[in-house]
Amino acid sequence: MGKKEFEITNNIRTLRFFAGEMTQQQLAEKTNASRQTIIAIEAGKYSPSLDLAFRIAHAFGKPIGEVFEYKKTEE
Amino acid sequence: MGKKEFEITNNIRTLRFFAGEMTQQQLAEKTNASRQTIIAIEAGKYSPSLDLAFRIAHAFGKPIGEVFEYKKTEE
DNA sequence: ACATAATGTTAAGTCTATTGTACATCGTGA
DNA sequence: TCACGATGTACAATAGACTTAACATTATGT
Repeated sequence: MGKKEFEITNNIRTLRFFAGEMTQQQLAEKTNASRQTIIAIEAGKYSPSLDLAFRIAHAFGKPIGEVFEYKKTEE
Repeated sequence: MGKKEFEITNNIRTLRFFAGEMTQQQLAEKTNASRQTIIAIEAGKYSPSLDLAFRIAHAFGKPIGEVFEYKKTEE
């Protein structure tokens, strides 16, 4: 039971930076999620529901595909 | 308490049609999900995980934003 | 009429995302 | 030094996604 062929990555950290150092706390409020959830997702501990993924993308004014990416695992 | 301001819609039915009448069963197999899950999502009973959403988009060869849309609820 | 394929429904159980709470660390400024 | 804001971790509890299994409906082909 091996590795998965695809993995989901995100650019939340970068996007927070370019959004004027938006805080995890602020992102949590904007997306109506808890701070712990934002931390876990940003760190890649698990991937969000589609609903939350859209709310996060919306908070940054970006299409969802620019915040989360689905690609073949390498290495 | 009240209606949600945004809702998630999907174009799965249309995409199955344009994919040569792809069956729900076939889509389930391609995405490694159960048939019931595909039915429920296509019918909008609940929204999928981001992971499954990506797998569905991948099955159609479309970007995720073309399969699922996030928009203001009207009416 | 009979069989079959596709779709839909329901129920019980499992797994994972999400939450609230609490505490710990680190860097900055007074 | 002390206080504070931002980040991170751990844990128990809840909610929702997902599964398997069983059965019902509809349309199509023979």
